[in-house]
Amino acid sequence: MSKVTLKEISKILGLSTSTVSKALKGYTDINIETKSRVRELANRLNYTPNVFAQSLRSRETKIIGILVPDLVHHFFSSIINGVIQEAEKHGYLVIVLQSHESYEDEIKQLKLLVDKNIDGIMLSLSDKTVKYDHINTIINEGMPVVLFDKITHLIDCPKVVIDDRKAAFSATEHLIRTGCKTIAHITGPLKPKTTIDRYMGYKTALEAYDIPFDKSLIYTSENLSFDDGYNLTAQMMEEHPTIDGIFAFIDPVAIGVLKGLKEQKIKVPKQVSVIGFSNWFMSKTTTPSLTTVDQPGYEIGRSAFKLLLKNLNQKREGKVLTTEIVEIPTSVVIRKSTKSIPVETSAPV
Amino acid sequence: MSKVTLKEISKILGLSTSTVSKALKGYTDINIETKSRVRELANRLNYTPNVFAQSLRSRETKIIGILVPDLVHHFFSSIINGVIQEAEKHGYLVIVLQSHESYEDEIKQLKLLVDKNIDGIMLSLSDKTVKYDHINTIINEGMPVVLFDKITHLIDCPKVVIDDRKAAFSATEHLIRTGCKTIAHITGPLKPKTTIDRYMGYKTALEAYDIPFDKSLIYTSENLSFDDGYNLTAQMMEEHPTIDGIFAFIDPVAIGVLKGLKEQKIKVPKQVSVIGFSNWFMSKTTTPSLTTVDQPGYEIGRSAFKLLLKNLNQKREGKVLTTEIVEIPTSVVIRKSTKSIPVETSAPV
DNA sequence: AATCTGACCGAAAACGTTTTCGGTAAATAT
DNA sequence: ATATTTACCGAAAACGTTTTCGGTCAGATT
Repeated sequence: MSKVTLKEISKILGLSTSTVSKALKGYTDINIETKSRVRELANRLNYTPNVFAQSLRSRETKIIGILVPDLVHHFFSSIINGVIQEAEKHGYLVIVLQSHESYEDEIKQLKLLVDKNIDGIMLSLSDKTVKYDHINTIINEGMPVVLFDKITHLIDCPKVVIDDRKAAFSATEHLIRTGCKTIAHITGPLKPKTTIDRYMGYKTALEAYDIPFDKSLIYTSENLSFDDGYNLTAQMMEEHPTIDGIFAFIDPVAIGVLKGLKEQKIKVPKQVSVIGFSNWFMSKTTTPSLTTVDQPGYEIGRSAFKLLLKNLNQKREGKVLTTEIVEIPTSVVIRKSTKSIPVETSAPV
Repeated sequence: MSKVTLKEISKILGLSTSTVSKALKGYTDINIETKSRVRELANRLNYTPNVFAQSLRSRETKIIGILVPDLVHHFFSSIINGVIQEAEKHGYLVIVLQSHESYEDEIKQLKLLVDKNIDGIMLSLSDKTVKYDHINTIINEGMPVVLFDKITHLIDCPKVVIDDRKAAFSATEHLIRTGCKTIAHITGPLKPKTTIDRYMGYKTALEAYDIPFDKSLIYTSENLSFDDGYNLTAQMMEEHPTIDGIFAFIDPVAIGVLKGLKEQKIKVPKQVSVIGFSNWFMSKTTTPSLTTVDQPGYEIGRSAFKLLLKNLNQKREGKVLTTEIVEIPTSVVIRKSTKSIPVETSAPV
């Protein structure tokens, strides 16, 4: 029922608690025989140290916190999966919290974590966050923090990112190299930096292949939703009947486009190619299946924890914390919504 | 930098730590004026109690653990979302762990949680778990445990379930009432009880409507995957060309079927109706969108935490723990992969 | 015989909080 | 004047662990 303590073991064995403690921790100034006596009994009584007492002394919990905008997303749950698995390898448990894309919630949840005296925090910023005092304060108070995915360079700490711009470049490039000439881009609300980066990647790809940029080919989805993509399709095709490629900044929008095109009897990819972004689970189940950019959430999570762990150790040894930035490579997952790679195009600049 | 303690406050104010502690907690035997002096200073110094010290005394962490087979699933992440949100309302944080459908992992992760001295555990069993000693032991040692979704009645504790049988009955019934006569069922590996229940629900629905049960109409998907559904479709339609309704035990399989039927140029729902189970996110994005059974993960999570909280309180007051079972209602989400409800059928028995 | 090593163990303090049990002084009641 | 209450505060123990700093005793050295 109630847990065994060092004191109880020591009483039974006629030793002091210090001796018992040291025996269990393998101190060299304990007779090898007493050591085994202690260990044997501890084992038999199923002794596990009281973590509160340990933490009270060591000021460590072996618990870290992760705060994401929204857990119920394939991307974020993949990241958390990576974090949990990597953390477990090193004896850490993970508390999961959500900001629901709210600045106030982000502050609140962060405070909860700090007050719990956990060892470190991993954080993906909410879209609404434009001030970073709450985070810089925490860092200045000595809490190791790692930022991932939704980051800002106004916070000085380790970060894990994907290069959205580069990835969007590749996506657009894929469209170009499979023969698309008039490529529309559906972008999102301008706030998350990722959205802008994807937009920029699209733009630079056009430039690289000497395709003139036409601002009227840029459409905006406010809700990142399936419906947005669906609704925009008619408008796009009416305003620009020559469109033969569409790059949506996020998969659900692309899938909406797929449905919209189907309704208009426009063949994909024969007449119009569609490429998405994020490789949501469902994107391989559509008809045609969706070519998209894979963001390796699991790898991001693992890397983020590794960075945190590094700083956890640095802190314990009183050393200066790292602030390195790790970039996780993305890849274009080629499926059936784009044409198969053709002969040759003019090489990029 | 380093956190303020009661001792420091007491020193500044020329009081004892006990007085400071009591002042902050609103004890009545402290002068109202000293109270406000203490509170004012504590506020100004940003005092937050050291949770380790508190836990060491109170034996409470205000942390609970949740162990699911796999976090990266819409259903489970929805549940966790519900748990986290409900927990937060009551000042609890949530550690998330995964068993990856492995019995050994389940044991291991459970031990991690118990050793961390958290206040309670919420658990969805792995498919491989057939012995329950590891859980019963924990319960007997006084840890409040709540089971949800994948449960067993061999463990005596509160549980949150959906009635898979009833839900599958409704799904099959929907097919029947929209005019289907030859209804196939794709079931899964027999282990998780849910699968069997859905099978039974299918069967009883047929009986209720006087449709003969034909064992050859039962197909099995081993991997719960999109591909399984896709691959089974050809076989089903060849062996039973008269099939006009298919009830798959889980959405991805149903979506695979949708794709398989499309390839065979079979019209959905005109020739064959398809219904899934679980209301995965993508099921509303398919063409046609998938009629399915909604399992309210969020509600399951909330209810499970409420049950746990009840027992947390019971335990604190030394009372006997509840072992009630809460059933969360499901509903059929009618979309485009089944026909619209027709005139009349013979009423169920 | 006196001194010096090791080898082995324990006392005690510390981590920060909470709560019981008095204790003192002032105010009230006898 | 004495006795009793009330209001307010503090000492101390307890939660369980870790670690420093000695301390003892046997055996080895001078």
